[in-house]
Amino acid sequence: MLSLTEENYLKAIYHLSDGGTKSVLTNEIAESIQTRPASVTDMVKKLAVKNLITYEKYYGVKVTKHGKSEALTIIRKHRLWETFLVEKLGFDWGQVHDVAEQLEHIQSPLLIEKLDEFLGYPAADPHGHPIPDKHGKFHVSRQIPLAEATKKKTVARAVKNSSQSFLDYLSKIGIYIGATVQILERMEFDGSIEIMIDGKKKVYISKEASENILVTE
Amino acid sequence: MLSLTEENYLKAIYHLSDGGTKSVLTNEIAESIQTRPASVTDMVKKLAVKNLITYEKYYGVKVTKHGKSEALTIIRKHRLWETFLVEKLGFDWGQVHDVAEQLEHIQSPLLIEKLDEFLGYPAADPHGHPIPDKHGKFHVSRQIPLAEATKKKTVARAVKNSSQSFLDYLSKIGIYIGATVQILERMEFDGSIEIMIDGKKKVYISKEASENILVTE
DNA sequence: TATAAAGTTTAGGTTAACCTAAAAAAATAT
DNA sequence: ATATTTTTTTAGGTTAACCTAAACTTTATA
Repeated sequence: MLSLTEENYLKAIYHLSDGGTKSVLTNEIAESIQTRPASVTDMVKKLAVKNLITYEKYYGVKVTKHGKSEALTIIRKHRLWETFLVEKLGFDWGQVHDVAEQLEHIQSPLLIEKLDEFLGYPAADPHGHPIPDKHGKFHVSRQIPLAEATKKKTVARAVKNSSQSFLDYLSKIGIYIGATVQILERMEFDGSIEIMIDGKKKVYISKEASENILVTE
Repeated sequence: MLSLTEENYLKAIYHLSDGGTKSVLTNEIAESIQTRPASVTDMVKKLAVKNLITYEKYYGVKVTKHGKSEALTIIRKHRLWETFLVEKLGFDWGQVHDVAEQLEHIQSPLLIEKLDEFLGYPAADPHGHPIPDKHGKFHVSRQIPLAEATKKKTVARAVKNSSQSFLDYLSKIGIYIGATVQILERMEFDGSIEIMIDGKKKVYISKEASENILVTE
């Protein structure tokens, strides 16, 4: 588990690297988190040992896959909390940042999932910044019926038909908003599909059902 | 401002002292926060310098007025967050403690006031522990029948008549334990009243019903 | 390409919060 | 009242995260 300080460094590095694309220099980090370059060097070594970044002396750091995923979790938490503060508690826009900066470090995966649900799975925070889902994915892509999806992993985002009976059916088979859904096989004769839910449960669903579940990549 | 650790010590001492009435020994503190007596001695000196407790070598500590007020703020935050987790996010009672333990250290007076408002100024958390108000006062105020309340906002606390039919009736019109209930108008001719529930729903209820709903201010 | 400037790292020090082991004080038992 | 046990404190050490100052690399300039 990461310390509060490690989380702050990682988040800063992730942002400075434009989402993990560029490498980031010591002085940039020092300035962005208001600390001294010597302190950055210390911390950067620690993060490299933990495999969150790669560090090449004098040439800066890059975030690893693992580091990116950790950074996205922190960003997700930050943006969900900002959304909560504005939408539920009636904070003004300008007041939320410092508080969200604290709240983003609360350690409880359950809390974040519940908060996400409570907020209705928002795609963006009050500033319009996209909120990564629990798998670290941004949802820029528009929603399509599961029936039209490829065999790549998708995430259930909404339902077309929101009748109680359909929702009951979905919860019975284990699909919920936010679940990972991957098509395994399509049946020629009736258009039904076999899917994998959250990487662990296989079920068959009818063509009709698959047309009423909206997913994003 | 207090560090996270100082807050935890202070809260533990406050609880062990039964709300500031008894003095507390080093070993009790050490056990309650799972640390070593030597560490407690260190911290206790620090807290004494900050005037949160008085410390007499070998004879334990007492919380000062200032310390009590700080402790109550932390307890207030803890209980408000627990209430939030259960009532709004649907946590089970047993799941909330560890998370609230983290959330209680978030520094933002505004956040706590807004949260309190959002929750409808609860007098007790889901365990029934009283929540101090922002001045550190507990509201022991006794329950009175809604029929006898003023036009100030009140909170439904209990029912006199707990027949199934009455409970069904209450849930049908939107009253539940913890709901904010405010009398808008009293009808002279039959004693029925118009009330506002949770600040958004207006309904009329009979005199008899209003005599069976117990509220606190 | 040598030299200066800018950026980075290393070396060594500080503070908060912990620890262990030994010393000291208080409480208890003989 | 003295000896033993329990409790508490002191002394000194560790770790994470910071710092300054000096040394070293890389980059820019003459």
